[in-house]
Amino acid sequence: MATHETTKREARPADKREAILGAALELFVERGFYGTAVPEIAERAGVGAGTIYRYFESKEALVNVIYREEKTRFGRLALVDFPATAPTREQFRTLWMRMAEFATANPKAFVFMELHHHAPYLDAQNVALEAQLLVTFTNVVVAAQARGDLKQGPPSLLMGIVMGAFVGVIRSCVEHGTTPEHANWKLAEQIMWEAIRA
Amino acid sequence: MATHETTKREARPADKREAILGAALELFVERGFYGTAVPEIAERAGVGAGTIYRYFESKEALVNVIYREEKTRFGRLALVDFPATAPTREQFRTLWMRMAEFATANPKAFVFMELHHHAPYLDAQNVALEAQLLVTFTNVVVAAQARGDLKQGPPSLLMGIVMGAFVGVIRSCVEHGTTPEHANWKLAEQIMWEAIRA
Amino acid sequence: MATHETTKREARPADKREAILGAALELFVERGFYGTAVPEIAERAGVGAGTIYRYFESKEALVNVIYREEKTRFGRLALVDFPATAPTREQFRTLWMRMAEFATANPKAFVFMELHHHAPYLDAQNVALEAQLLVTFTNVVVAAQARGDLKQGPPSLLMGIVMGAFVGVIRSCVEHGTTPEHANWKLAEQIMWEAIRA
Amino acid sequence: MATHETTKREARPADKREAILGAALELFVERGFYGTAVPEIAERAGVGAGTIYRYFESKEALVNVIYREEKTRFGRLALVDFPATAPTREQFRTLWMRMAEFATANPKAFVFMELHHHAPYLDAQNVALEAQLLVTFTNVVVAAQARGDLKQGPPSLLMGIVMGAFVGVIRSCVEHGTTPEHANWKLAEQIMWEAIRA
DNA sequence: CATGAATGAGTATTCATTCAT
DNA sequence: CATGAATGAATACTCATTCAT
Repeated sequence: MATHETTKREARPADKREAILGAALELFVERGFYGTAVPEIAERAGVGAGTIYRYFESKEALVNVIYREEKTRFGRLALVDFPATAPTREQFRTLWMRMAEFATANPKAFVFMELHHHAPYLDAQNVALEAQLLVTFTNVVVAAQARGDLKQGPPSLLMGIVMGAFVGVIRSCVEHGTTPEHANWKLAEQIMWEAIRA
Repeated sequence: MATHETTKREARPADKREAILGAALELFVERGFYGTAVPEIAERAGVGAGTIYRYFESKEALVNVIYREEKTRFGRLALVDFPATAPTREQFRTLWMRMAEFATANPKAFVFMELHHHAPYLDAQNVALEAQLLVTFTNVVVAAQARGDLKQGPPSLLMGIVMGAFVGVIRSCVEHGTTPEHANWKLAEQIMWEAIRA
Repeated sequence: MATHETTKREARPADKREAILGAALELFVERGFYGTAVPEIAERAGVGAGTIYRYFESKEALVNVIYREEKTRFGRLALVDFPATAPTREQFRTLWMRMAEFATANPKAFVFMELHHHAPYLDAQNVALEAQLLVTFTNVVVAAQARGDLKQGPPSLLMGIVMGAFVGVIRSCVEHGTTPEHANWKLAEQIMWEAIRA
Repeated sequence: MATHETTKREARPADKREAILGAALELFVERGFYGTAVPEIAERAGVGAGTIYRYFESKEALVNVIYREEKTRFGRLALVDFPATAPTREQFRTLWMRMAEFATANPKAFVFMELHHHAPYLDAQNVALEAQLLVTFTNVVVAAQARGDLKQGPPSLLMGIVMGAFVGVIRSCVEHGTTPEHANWKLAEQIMWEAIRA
């Protein structure tokens, strides 16, 4: 790090923040929020314990930043250029496969979001973010029901079933220690489409 | 409590052990394992903090007893007199509605099991119990696939989808602050059957 | 402590609270509030660190309890049956010698009160207590001035001079490592009376 | 500071060392030694936190330098060209009013010295400096007593009373949020002379 | 020289567990 | 048996100090 060219991973300032976020994400998934000690996060991130407090106000602030960043990333990926006028079948496939793409690339981030969905330490901004995303998804479902493409019934029920099944796919892979494969995602998509189609 | 009436505040828990188990179950669901203090459990159970250690070796032992008892109760309810020779359609309905019955009657116990599925403090016996139940369910699926009644594909995938969807139903209710209704369970059952049928 | 008569110092519950208060008083005088670590207080009091929090909500609460109790004790001793109608000369002697009595018997308590007079962590109740005592003393001064017995000038100035001189007596003793003697208190009283008499 | 203008925010402190000393003096008075963080001093001084350690070995060294410099300044002002052969009345007036001058011009420095009189982190040199000044003052008192101009009694007692009263004047002003006025200093001087004169 | 990001030892406080009653 | 006061190890967080730039 003395020579002016050797840019190592550890040397760039932004990397410390990222290292902390990454280590915390992993540990929160493995042991939960209260089960993870801040010095553990520091150790896994390869920084001093005090350094965490240069980047985040508190342990709560840290978990909220992670949630916010991942949720935003997820929402953006799922909804950017959403084919609002396409047939329901295609809309469903698009959403499902985009979610699959995110979950496959960031399995821990996905599990993290699931686990912290309703944690008491989520701040108001994150609660609002969560609610907003839910509304967006629900609107898609309602519109599709109005077109007669989906089964009738409470939209929240349909949403719960589909999202639950999606999480179930990931879980079944995690329990087998494997990464979800594309083929499985496509099969699951087919299955769930037949579940909800009118 | 010194008076001869012996009418306690609590709905007559069979004994202190039950009171502790009930209080701990509730608190672990509300605040998580690490988020719950042992004296809190004692207070809600209406016993002294030290008393908990007469019935359970440690906080970890306590959470494992709860998991074991609830999982066993659930497995028994779901599988007793399982109609092994009935048509797959009926088998599925039976399993789903029995699970629904359990989850509706013991929502906290069900959520508790979901939350602690892969907790690092679950002991080996519980991990084995979990695995055994999984095998039992999987066998049912494999047999049904062999009969050509269910879609092909990894049994664990089908299982994950169905169990995930089931949890999703509960979640959608919890998020609306309602109890899952029978009608919704039946609708969901219909939906998921169409998902997995061949 | 098993026999029902051997009442030892450490055995009585109230003693722990007193031990903590005493140890904290000493340490706050020796090293200041921020310079004293809670475990140090615990060690000198002969209790576990956690025990302090069974008796006091926080380190701040502890310092406020000490201040409140000592100030109240001081105020009571100084003002009980105050000879409101006696000649000013006697009133002054009474106050001075009562204060001297308190300061001689509780030198650390007195120094403690001096040091924490305007500490930022004193709570509102203590600020009010302090103000009330000040008003009481000031009223005595004003009345004596009105009778023409004391020099004219701002009452707060007279009060400041007298109280400052009183503290100065204690300091001069503390610096010599001695306890203020009765003879010195009487001499100082005579000196300060001649200072303020009309 | 690279530009040729060199007009800084601060009232042109001779240099960074002075800025640090001034900021530290203020903060130590406001919040105490342990209550003041080194980076706070740096910020108020308008320098980097690390810079403080180029001028002072440690926080303790810093507080000792302040004490030493202020005490020396005070002693010099009070004692330079002291009228050793003048009448006691004039000697007292001279000392008192010089002290008043210092305290009025440097109220924070004066309060600082009072607060740190017996701080455990004062080094040996400062303890000696303090003792030396005390001896010097005491010699003046002893000589005056020998001339029969002051009351008999322990010199340290007389000194304590006078110095205590002096501090009391400042306190009474501080508590009223005012600066000590010249008239009050003269009145107080008169009062204290009558206190100690034979 | 000056800086401030980084550090880790140290702080107040909590909580699982014990044990005298 | 049941209790809850007492404990001290562990936690989140702060801050004096260092050192690469």
